[in-house]
Amino acid sequence: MPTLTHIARVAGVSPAVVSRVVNQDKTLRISRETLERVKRIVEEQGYTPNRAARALRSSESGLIALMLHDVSNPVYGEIIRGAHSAASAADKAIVISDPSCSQNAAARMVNLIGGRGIDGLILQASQQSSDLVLARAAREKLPTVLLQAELGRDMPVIALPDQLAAEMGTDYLVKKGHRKIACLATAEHLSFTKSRVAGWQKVLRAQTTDPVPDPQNNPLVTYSLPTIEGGRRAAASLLAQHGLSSCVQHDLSSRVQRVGFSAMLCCNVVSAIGALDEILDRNLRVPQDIALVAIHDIPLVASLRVPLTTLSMPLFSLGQRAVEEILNLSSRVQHDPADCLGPQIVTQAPRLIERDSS
Amino acid sequence: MPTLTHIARVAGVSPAVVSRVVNQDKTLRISRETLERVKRIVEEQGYTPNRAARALRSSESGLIALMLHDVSNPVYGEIIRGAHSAASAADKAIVISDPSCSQNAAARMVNLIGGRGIDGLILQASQQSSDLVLARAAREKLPTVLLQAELGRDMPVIALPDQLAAEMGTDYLVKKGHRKIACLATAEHLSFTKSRVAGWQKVLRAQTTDPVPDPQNNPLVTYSLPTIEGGRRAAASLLAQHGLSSCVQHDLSSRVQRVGFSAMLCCNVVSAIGALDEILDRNLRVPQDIALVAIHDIPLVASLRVPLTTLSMPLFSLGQRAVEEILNLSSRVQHDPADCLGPQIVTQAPRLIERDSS
DNA sequence: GATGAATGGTAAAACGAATTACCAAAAATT
DNA sequence: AATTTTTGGTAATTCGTTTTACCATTCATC
Repeated sequence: MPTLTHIARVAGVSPAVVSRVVNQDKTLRISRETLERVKRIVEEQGYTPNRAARALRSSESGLIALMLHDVSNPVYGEIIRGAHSAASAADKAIVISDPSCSQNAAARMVNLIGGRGIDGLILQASQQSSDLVLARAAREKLPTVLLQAELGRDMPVIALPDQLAAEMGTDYLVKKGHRKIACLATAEHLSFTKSRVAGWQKVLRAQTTDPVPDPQNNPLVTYSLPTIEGGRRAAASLLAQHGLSSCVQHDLSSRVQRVGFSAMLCCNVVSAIGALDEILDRNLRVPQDIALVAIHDIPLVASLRVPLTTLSMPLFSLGQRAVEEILNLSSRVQHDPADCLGPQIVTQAPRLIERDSS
Repeated sequence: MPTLTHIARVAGVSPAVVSRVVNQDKTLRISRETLERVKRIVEEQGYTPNRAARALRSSESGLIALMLHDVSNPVYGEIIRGAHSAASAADKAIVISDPSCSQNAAARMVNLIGGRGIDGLILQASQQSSDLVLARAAREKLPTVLLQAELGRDMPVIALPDQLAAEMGTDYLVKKGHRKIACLATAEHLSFTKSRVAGWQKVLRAQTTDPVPDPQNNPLVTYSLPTIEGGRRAAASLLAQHGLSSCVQHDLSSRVQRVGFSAMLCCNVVSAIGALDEILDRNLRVPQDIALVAIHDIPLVASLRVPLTTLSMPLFSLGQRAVEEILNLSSRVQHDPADCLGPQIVTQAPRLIERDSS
């Protein structure tokens, strides 16, 4: 376990020289031979600076925390990959945290922040306990980026082009001839849900002369968890509200008349899978009776009973950009308040992937 | 940003007292009133020990590295959850690394290890570059656990009951009346693939009097990547080798005669999805023409064209056990070589989840 | 009144690197 | 020859904890 001092002794120089050589200090004037000798010995001994000592001295840990709702969700998995990729490029590591698989995850994150164990925090905000984390981060002036979060907080937010995705999906369905389009949304209080519902509503308003009711009590919107079961229940609820009993006879004409909508925009691909299950299980046909478009793309959807048409979102970029923004904030000596307001939308547009469900 | 010294000054005691109070040093004799005062001030000021300083002094970072092939794979995601859960319980954090989304991930891990930035390493070994990482870990005597790895290395290995899962799956198919059962395996050189193939072979040998050829050149075994596309190609190859052209007429009797097997054990659920696609696209029926059983369970498989029968593996436990083993190794002052030999199999048995594909 | 033990702490040395300020000696300039 | 500048470095402080060894008092005991 060689240390700076050890290397210095072997090389016959002072520790300061070794440190400055390793850190490539440009202000260090040194003879070429000494430089080569130090470099060689560092190499020979396989010297690696001790991270704790370096962190203590420079107050930089080289770590960025990434706190997600569910790290095993393949949709969010892409965020991890993006973050990891950008972090690696900047010689940082990612430490993950997931409140869903450990009750004290939030408390531990507060400790990590308080002990300055991380250089930045990327947080997918949720109601539960993330307030404590955010409060501590603010207190410690820790560079923090919120993912797909509510606005109004005094922190940088990186979002996806949520409204655009919803608009593209709805617009696509309208162009396919659909006039009554339901919206299967995710958790109501989350900002990105609002954006997607807004996008759906905007397109509908432009296309139809019928008055579109508020999303608040619009019978064409349902909110559910982004799970298969949640999607299934939400679809069941929509179908029931629009005159379909749970057991439909296979009579096409009556069926089509009784369903109050002919297409559905699913705000999350996982709930879309549940919705598809529910619809097919009721002997309705996709896309003939009900067409489906889902936001987010995962390879698996091509193998479903009806391959889903999706809007692929730049999740990898989201993770990358979040890390880049953390690095950006860290390098700024004084945090410019102007940077902390309003979402920074990942500019890359969603990509429509057309499959059989529409 | 309060420090130990700062708290000590406010409380009118020496830093040593504060440190020993915070760390609950039992050998510290102190008056009740001083104890209360120190505790109160620590609380009031929201003091959290600086992690870097603590790490430097105690040479423990509180971090465990988890290096996986693909963090966004839902199968591996469960490993992350398990690891995170066990780590949180022991007040440790998980830092992830994924060579598949950053070329220099291995190099960065070597640095992390060399700088003693982590207290332990959990590695899903692969051929590529993980040797460098392992070499450095060994050199630094870093507690290391290999996940589902080749044996023979002088390191603790935690595996899954791979052979048992394959046996259960094959046995189940045999009991369903199948006699010719193909095996769709994953990367050939990996230890867990060998275990699964061995399990499959063992059951077949017990059930049939026909000589079962070596897996090396057994026409009933195919190796492929654990991806949808890999599974698709592997299935295509198996079908082709057994007399099926890529475009089969819908003639049941000839079809059944010409296919050399009536069931398939898929060693990975993701490749099973590809295999299912390929089989169905050739107008073969599942399970009537070919039955399918896959190892690993993810919720999505219930929504496929034919819901897959799977063997659910205790991946969460795998992650948990790996972390526990790291903690175990860390607490042992002298590494007992006896612990480092042979795999420690996660004892929890696979669970057969019967769906429509068999 | 001397001795020993308990009480309630403290002093100081690590841990390993980074950084600022400084300094000899040699070389160049005046 | 005297001064300045450059070359090639070094000394010493600091970061915030942990930990070992030690020490004044006070109290009880003989």
